[in-house]
Amino acid sequence: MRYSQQRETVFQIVRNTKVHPTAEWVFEKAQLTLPTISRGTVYRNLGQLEEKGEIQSFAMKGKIRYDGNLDNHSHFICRECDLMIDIHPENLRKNFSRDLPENYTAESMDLKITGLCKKCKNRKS
Amino acid sequence: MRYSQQRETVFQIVRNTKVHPTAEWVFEKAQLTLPTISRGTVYRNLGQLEEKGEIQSFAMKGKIRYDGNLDNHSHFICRECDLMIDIHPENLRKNFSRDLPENYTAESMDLKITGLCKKCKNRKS
DNA sequence: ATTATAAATAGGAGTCATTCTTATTTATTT
DNA sequence: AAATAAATAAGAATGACTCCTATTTATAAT
Repeated sequence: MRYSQQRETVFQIVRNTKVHPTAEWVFEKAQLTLPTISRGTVYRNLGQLEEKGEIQSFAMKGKIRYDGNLDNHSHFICRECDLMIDIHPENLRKNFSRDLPENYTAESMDLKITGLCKKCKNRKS
Repeated sequence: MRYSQQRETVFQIVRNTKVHPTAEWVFEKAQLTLPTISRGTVYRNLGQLEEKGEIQSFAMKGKIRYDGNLDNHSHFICRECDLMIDIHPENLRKNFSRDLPENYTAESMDLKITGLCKKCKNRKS
């Protein structure tokens, strides 16, 4: 993979924010330093960076969110304003609500486990 | 809310499958009994049924998935074929992988907690 | 039972996030 | 400095979903 200023910019933007941004948010930030950058470039580079394992992504309310924090962690999401904050795994082992920051209320939770099912595992061997 | 054959059909389809279907899947099933049903009707009724609390939904890989099982439960998702199976909460309290069905491998997990953040909670009172 | 009504529908246009296409630019190699 | 292949900019295409409107239909009122 060849160096490009665009990819480096996109990477730094995702690495240096805690907002779990959408592609559009990254695009707008990138335009501040590279006024002619295009959406396609942002989308392509976000995809490539994820493939290389340098950033992570997940879906929320029909949009993809990116995350430059590669440590294993989960998220608290406010259902009104979409604020997301990181929850560190050691806290999850204890009571859920008790370990959210002061004054955050957990109303529902869903653990998403990803891996391989029996059929796909056998297909591999 | 007035009765309609379309809404009843959509509801029965979601209730009687374990595949965690997309709206398109429900639309195709519905067409088998109601050939002139439109996508808009399926989307609208899925939304209304969710609002009434008769079905649930969540996002996966940029698509909304519906679930007729209202019991609190989580999901195992195969990253290759998108197979989803229900994981019952009593099993989650124990070791994660040990309580997946025989031969399913958990590679990563993300707990999504939804609720209210401090700011939105204060805005309410 | 007929009529009046408002809710629900079918069909299709519109929207928005994302992907794809192509001519051009640019990092790297020769 | 020229050759190359990767990356880009710009915008068209796609696909999931939402919105619009004329028509149909479940239910209420007569």
